[in-house]
Amino acid sequence: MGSVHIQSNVKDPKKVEMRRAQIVAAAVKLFIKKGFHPTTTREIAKASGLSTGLLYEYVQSKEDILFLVCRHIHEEVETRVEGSLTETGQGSQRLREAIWSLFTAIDSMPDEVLLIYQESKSLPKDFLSEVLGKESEITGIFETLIYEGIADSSLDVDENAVPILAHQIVVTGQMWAFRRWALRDVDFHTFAKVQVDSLMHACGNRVS
Amino acid sequence: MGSVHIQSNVKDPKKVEMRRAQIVAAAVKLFIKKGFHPTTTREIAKASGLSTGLLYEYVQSKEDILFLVCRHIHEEVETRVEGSLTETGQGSQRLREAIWSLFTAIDSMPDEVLLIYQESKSLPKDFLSEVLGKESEITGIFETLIYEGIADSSLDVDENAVPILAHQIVVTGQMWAFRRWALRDVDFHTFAKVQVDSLMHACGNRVS
Amino acid sequence: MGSVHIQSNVKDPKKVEMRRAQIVAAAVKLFIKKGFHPTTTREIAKASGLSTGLLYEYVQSKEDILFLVCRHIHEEVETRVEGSLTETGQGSQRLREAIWSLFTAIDSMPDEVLLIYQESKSLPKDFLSEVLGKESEITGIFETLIYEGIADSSLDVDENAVPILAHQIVVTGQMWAFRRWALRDVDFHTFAKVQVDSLMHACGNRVS
Amino acid sequence: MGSVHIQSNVKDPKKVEMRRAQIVAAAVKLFIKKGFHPTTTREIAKASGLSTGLLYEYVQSKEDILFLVCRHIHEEVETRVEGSLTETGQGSQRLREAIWSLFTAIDSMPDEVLLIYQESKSLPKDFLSEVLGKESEITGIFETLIYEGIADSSLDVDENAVPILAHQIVVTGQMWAFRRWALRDVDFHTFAKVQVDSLMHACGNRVS
DNA sequence: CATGAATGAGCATTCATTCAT
DNA sequence: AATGAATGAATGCTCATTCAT
Repeated sequence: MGSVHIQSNVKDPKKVEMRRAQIVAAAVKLFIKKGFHPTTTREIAKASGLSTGLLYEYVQSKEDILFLVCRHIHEEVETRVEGSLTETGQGSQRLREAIWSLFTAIDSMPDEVLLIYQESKSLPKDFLSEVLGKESEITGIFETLIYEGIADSSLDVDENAVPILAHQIVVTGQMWAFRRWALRDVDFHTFAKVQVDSLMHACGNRVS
Repeated sequence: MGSVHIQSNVKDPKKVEMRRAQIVAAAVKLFIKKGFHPTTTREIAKASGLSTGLLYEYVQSKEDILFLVCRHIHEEVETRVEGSLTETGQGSQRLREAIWSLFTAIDSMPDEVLLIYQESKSLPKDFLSEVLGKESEITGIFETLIYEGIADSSLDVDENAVPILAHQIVVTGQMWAFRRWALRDVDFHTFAKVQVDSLMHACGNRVS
Repeated sequence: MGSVHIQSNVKDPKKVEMRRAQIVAAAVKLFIKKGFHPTTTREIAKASGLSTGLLYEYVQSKEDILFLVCRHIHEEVETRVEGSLTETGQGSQRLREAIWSLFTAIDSMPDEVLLIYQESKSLPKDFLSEVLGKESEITGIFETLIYEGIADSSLDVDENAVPILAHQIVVTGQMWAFRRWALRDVDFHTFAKVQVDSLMHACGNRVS
Repeated sequence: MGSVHIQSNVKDPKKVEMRRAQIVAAAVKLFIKKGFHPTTTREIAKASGLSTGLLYEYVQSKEDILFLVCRHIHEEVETRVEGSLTETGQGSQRLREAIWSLFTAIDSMPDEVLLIYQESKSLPKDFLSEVLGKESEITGIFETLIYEGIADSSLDVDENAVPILAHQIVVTGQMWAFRRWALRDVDFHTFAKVQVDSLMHACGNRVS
């Protein structure tokens, strides 16, 4: 977890953070618009307000940038979901709220979610592992919540199905991003309601 | 639908079909392994057993190849699902069987399914539309089945939810392909059973 | 003179002549429109109504075609000028008529004349020599006429100036072809009259 | 006029000018020797002392180079002719001197003059217009001089004939370049004297 | 830290020519 | 004689990365 560190020639961590924020902001837009490979490092540098050379002071390769971008997106999603987690109440209710916050987060950044799906293949092995790790981490949040629901009897799921259901939750959210072209006529609230109910049902929540 | 035609300088349709089959077979492997952009046309030609020049007698550009590949994969999936469709029996039962055949098809070609997700962005507009159209077509099969189930009262779904559910079915199948890294410990049968039950349930099937 | 022979694999001279006529007709148009290098042999074959392979039965290379084209154009011009030559009358008058027929010929095929100027550089050495030889031959017609005019005292030119004047005549005619873009407002008759008078004057023709 | 600007990725205008001078110098030689199409950008880069990539920092395409070359040649000719223009004296005398300077200029760069004739066809439309515009500009110098000669009565030309004569002057000069193969035995001084006299005569100059 | 000119391997695509049928 | 599929070297151009300043 978090084992990958992107090297920078620049020593001042404040500066590194600031510059990388610029780089990521520019790269996200470009990768979304054109994809990773068709985007050139020159374009990223220009859109970041850096010179070509300076870009390489904060990053060692184009792949580094892709990794920073993926990490940034994941952190955004994770922060949002974790920020919505409540400590009290029934497991089923807390799960329902977490799913809603995941869906809401994805709805606010569908292109970014899609980006990770389409471009993470271009990451070097190490980076990919880390990105998938983060994906697992997010999925893990839901696994935990399901287990907690089982524990307090507000949910009823077969042990085997828990990981599958957790993934199902995450993928269902992502589906809103990568099927947007097909769901243009469906509004988010309808989609979310249908899916959350369905997912909760699948988790054995017979009440709410 | 099917409005896009890939031009070939070679007139004999038999030959075109045969050569393109070679090209697609080679390209699928390479695109899966390295991705579309990192794969060179030389590599495709070589792996197809064609010379660089000859490749371009059967195709006009690298994007053409990607389209041919996507179309081929989609046709494979569609053929399998449509081939499994039965004319008799309750709608719910027929839907269940169709979902199984979709899942089975995807299980036999997960890399190909993933490929479409990751690389269709690189298709020219026209081609992309056609690919998405095929995706809709496949989804449409399930929509139709759900409606038939509603008609014979073996299913019970709110009108609004039908398209969402159809997409949910397809995406759930695809999830088996693009979450394989996370579901390594789950065997296909378990996955399919859990998901099909869940999906059937979401379709209001209270019996089976 | 005429030392260059373009080989053909086909034996029947009638057929060779006929096919080459097709080839030349097609190539002239294409070379005029796109230039020699940008025109492909495939295009020439297609426009000639021959297959790619058959083209190479009547010609050994693309340069061969360019040579046939140049020769054809030159022959056209020469035939016209020689066809207008009269045997009787004063040298000055016969020169004047010959110039007119040259100008008229060029006016009817300006693109072809331009073609030779622009593309003969692409000819292999041997072919270029022959083409330039033909150009000299045409110029020679006018040299001869000037000499005859001097002989019968209808013209008066310094010996040194004769070759220069002959070239001047030919180039002045060609100028109508390759300065057409600038002489769009001048009509042919005006141009020809001004130039013929001027040239005759330069030849010491004080009368006509 | 001068509406075409060749873009460069390099910002420093000094550097651009210097590098382009290298590029033009190399390209002129190569285009003269082999023609535009047979010359490769690699050859130009190498002969310029630049890397392949760097060449494209100063130029956007091979056609750009051809344009730069044509413009450079035209500027050379124009500068020479304009530099020789005197403000005083009779129109006829000033015309005569201008013609001499044109002929002298062409005599010092016959290959370059030929190059424009043979290769300008390969220029994109915009560039071609500009090149022809410059050609008109040069011709215009002589038109003006003829008009001035008419005004001070040192020349006598019919109004209609003025543009034709101006073109005649320029083409006659160019003839020295593109008929060199035929005029090998004539020395420049003889050629120029004969032609200038003839041209002045055609301009109605009865004196000099 | 910062700049941006410089490098050169690499890529998609073309096309004159050949040759099996 | 005729066809047209096949070859593969060659070309214009790009772009991640480096490095002198």
